[in-house]
Amino acid sequence: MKPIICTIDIVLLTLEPGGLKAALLKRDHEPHAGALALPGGYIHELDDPDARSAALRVLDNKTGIRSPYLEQLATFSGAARDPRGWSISIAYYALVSAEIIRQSSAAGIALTSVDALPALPFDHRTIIETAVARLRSKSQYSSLPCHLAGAQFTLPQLQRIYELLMGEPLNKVSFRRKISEMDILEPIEGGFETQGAHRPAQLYRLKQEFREELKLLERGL
Amino acid sequence: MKPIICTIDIVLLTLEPGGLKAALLKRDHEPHAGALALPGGYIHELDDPDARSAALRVLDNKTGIRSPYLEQLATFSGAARDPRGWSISIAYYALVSAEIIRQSSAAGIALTSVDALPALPFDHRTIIETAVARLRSKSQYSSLPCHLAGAQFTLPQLQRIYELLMGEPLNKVSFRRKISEMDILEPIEGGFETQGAHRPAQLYRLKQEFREELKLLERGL
DNA sequence: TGAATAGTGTCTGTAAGACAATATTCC
DNA sequence: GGAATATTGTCTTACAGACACTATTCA
Repeated sequence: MKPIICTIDIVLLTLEPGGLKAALLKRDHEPHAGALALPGGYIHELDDPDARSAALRVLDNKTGIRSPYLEQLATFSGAARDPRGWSISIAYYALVSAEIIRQSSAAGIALTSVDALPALPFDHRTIIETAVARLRSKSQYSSLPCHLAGAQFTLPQLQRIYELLMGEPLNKVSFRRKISEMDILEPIEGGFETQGAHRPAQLYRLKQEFREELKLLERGL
Repeated sequence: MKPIICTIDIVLLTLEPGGLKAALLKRDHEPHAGALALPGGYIHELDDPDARSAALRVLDNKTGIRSPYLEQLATFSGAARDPRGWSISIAYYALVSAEIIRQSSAAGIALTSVDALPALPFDHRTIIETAVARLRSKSQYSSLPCHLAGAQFTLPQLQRIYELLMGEPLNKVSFRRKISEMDILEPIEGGFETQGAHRPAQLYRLKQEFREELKLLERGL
């Protein structure tokens, strides 16, 4: 009997002025060669100690991105999703700042608005939609959105990110209270960002211990 | 090259007076034949349209349980977890009432307290701990615990379930306010349960539309 | 000085928790 | 009636959101 096809797919998300984007790449091989699709690939039994390592390898190979926030999303499987046969895709999602994408080595990254996805091969649309739903859901009560913000950022910038993900304006005082009680940020000494004729904003960075782990809030927002 | 081993494991959870229990079965085959382990099995490419169907088939075959609340947990993988080779286990968790377990056809179900797990083969301890953490986490802000409560139950019973999962006493008035605003229960006309010399409690059941889907709360508890 | 946004203090309304009163059963 | 638990009403407290005031920059 044909063995089950075991693959990894990565939903690489970033935030641009226009909104949330997913990275798509032109497929090199059949099936669907030439079509835009999620970065993905086979699990290499000899190189990959586990699926997470495979995900990091695939992401690095396809985009040159090395240490993103990366989390397992879900596993998509079945006889119907791939014409080659019964297949498993262990899907991960990665969050990076727009800056990281710009610096990435891959020339062919197509950043596509997640609200206007083109037709995609396999069940990649479902996978992206699942990732976006997960991100939006976790934005309600965790530090997850910080990973879209880059190495340093101001509180107003961070609030705009949360607002974009949650789809509603947030109260400034409440937002700052929450972020403050999460205790995930540290101010950058003497770091300020001026964006025009007004008071400059303090720059912050994620505390080391929250670069990989999330902080969850008891009560959301 | 040897193909990747593709399996399903089920964390079947139920609530007994002593606390939260996971169902373990004696393994029929090597490796670890005779040891207690999670119900699991290979994906059958010919019989199973997808992993969820495989999970339902495995659970039914091993325990006779047919339509539990079932949700994908995570996928565990790697070269090291199974002596036979590089393996994938797509893990699901199922929640059923103690009554369902009692009625199940399988004779050999060992209900083991999740707080005192024995040594287990593979990474089954990790899988169970992940499932329990997921259940406890989702108990904070969803209708998930209702699936441990059986076909009909009183509000005091449901509150005790939530309290057991969350590990803290809950305010009665708040709990009822929350459950009421979730709007997931319907009273059973004329259904009351008396448990002694006191006022009997109204019996409720989950509304049909929440038997498979969860209801999430904006603000937890 | 005025415009613009950052950051903070304070008030108010809402919602969660404490307390307690009432309801219903069995003995 | 008394004990026990269910159910509901109400008060208090804590927290989220509204509002507004101060801070700092550039033109």
